[in-house]
Amino acid sequence: MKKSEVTKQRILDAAARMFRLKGYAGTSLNDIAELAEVRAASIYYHFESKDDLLGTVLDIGIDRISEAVRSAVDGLPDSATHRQKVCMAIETHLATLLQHGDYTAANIINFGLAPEAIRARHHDRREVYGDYWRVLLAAAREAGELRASADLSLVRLYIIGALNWAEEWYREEGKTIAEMASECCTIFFDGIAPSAGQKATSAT
Amino acid sequence: MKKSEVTKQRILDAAARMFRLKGYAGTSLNDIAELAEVRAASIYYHFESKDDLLGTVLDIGIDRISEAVRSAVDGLPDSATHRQKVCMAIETHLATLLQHGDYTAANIINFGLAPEAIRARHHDRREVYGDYWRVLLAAAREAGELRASADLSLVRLYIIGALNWAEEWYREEGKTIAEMASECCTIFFDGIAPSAGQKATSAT
Amino acid sequence: MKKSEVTKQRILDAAARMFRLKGYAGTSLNDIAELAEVRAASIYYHFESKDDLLGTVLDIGIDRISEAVRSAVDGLPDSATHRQKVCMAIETHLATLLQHGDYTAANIINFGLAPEAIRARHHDRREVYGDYWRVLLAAAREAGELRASADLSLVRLYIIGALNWAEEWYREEGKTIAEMASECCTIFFDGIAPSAGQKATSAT
Amino acid sequence: MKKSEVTKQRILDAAARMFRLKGYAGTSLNDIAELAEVRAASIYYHFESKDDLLGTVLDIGIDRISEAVRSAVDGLPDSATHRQKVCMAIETHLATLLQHGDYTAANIINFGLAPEAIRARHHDRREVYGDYWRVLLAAAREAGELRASADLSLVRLYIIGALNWAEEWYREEGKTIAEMASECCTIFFDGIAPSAGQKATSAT
DNA sequence: TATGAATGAGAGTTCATTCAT
DNA sequence: TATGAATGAACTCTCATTCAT
Repeated sequence: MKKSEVTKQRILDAAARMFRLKGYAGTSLNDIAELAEVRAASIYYHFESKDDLLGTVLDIGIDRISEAVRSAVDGLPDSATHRQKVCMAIETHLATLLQHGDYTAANIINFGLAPEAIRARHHDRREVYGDYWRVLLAAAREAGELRASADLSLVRLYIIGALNWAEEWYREEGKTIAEMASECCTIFFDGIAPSAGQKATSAT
Repeated sequence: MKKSEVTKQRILDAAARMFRLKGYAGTSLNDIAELAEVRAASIYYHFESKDDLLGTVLDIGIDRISEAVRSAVDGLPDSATHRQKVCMAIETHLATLLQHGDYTAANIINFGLAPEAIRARHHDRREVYGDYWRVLLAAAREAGELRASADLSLVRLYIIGALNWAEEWYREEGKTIAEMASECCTIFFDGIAPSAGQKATSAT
Repeated sequence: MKKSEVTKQRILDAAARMFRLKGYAGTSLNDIAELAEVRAASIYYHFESKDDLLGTVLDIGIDRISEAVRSAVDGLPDSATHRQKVCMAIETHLATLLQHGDYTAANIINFGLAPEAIRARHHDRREVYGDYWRVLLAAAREAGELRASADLSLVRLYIIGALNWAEEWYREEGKTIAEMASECCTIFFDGIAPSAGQKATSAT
Repeated sequence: MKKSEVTKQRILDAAARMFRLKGYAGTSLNDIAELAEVRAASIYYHFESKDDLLGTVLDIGIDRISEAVRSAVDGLPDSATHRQKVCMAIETHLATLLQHGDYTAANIINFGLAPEAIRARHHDRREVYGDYWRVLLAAAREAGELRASADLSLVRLYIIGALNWAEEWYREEGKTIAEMASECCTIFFDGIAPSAGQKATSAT
């Protein structure tokens, strides 16, 4: 029973990686089997179908990032500001996506093109993660740490979009993930326009 | 000769739409042929291969958004500020992507998973569009309209990411594209933190 | 009308060469069209079908070798022996096949695998050439220049086979065609066993 | 494991027969599948490609005739003359080709037109069989059983050609293979010219 | 006289899936 | 628990052929 679990895990890991690298439609069960060092037929002992595999990978992808973000934010001291919380969420989302994040990356890449049945099955989990961000941002606004006029839905979607896109361009040689996350926070919270102080200075 | 061009265009349009909806690997030539109202074999009279079709769609996708953004920005009066220029670029990018934007959307969705040969062929065009944004932002900073400390590469990538992600969530029922673009500008330029004035007020 | 003939000839030449190089089934009309510098559709102005092309090439192949052999033998002086005639036939058959012999070579290579309809249409011409050899050999025997016990049918088939196989192995670097033909005559007429004289000598 | 081998053999036999009858390019995998009583897709469980199938058939074709000839010659008593050995080789080559010789016949028919990759892969095996004949003839000459002046390369090629061509014309109704082989030996060793004795006689 | 445009049929090949073992 | 063997369906692509021009 233990052995079975190990094999299943290997197949799942292989699937996540291949789905990330070549996309769902572009990945064959043989690709996965090869990487997992089993025969393609064996996959059917552990999973019902290729769709099922995708569904499972997508679920894990969201669960993983969701839990990571949640526990990172929860780990902050009570004295943390809401901005600190949001920034921690940003950093953790980014880190989870870019480091050993086959499941999460596979999720982001493949959700949009997944077969309808899989999307439906997976939809709720996605909502839950979205809700977590909604609450996070709403609390920040309530505490006066966010501009009252901000459309929180758009804020959330733009932040998530900015972060998810990193999967497309991130290369390890440049800035660290922490630096990129920090810069992201500054941009989203303070904007890229010169600050009042700066403006004054440069105007002088 | 005119007839041929019309058919070729129909095939290309169909390919762009299908690649957007189902992804490159998930789209069969029959899907495209059906939508274009030709037989699958006829596609080969106009294109060398499915790969060739993808390459052409990707190229057009970038060309289209690139030209749209460029001419929109160029259309601004000389008196326009750099912020207005960037905001115009944001709005046009978003509008091109979300309205009749099969080519552009197909580009965004499929570039990451495209066969290596096609990516290579397409790479330069992408760079050119990226360069346009680089120049746009650099000019803004030089004019003192952007915080000197901002990492322009990251700013660019976060903005583009935020916009491209809209393809995933945009539904026509909500805010207009112009409103979404305007909000995006405000967020990126002024940030979501309460402004000095607001802060003072709420602090009082 | 002259121009048409020229084009038709170009197509035919191209067909003969391609059928020789890649075989009938392995040659596409496009291969032929390309070599003939026309479009594939144009072939149908001059020929009814690919089969028709093959039939024509096969016919010409036999006609060409048949006429060449015939006129070479006829060109011999009246004083020529039958052995000289057969040898001339051998040399001419070999030369026709190996030099600019696309039609003849195409014939040899493709007759065996040609569609039944084409074989039937072509069959008689082949027989005529075979008959020429039959007569040639029969006359030789009648004149006492061939062993009476020889099975002329087998002799003919073995000679033709030996010569036709040259298409498979002949390379220009080695012996000349004339030398190869001469050796062939010696082998078939005198055999490879040591002659009486030689034998005697070596026995001594 | 046994079952697989049986199926593979059936596919191979079917391929050899079809390649012999219709040539490589003229044979479809469906033709082979039908004859082998499997589905076309199943062929790919046992072989990598149609090319692979051809390569295997060609290899077997040479191996089969090579082994047959070798063991037939080796089976002769020590007292056998070289002429007897060569004649045994001739008879065995002919018999292998004409009786149940799908593999060997397929080899002869298709080698010349096979895809370059397959020819390259197969080339060495062919050489080995050619070498066997080279040695056989060289030994005969050394022993004084062959005219010293004979070009052994040409002798070999003419003999092989004469025999291989039999595939094109042989019909079961005529002479037996043994008779045909015997006649072939006589022709090649003693020639078709009247012998000295005969000549004298007939001249009288 | 020749071809641009299109296509039906069929090619080789891949792939998700099944099932007996 | 895993796989060898097989296959139906579908895929990309090629090809001989047609027909209006």
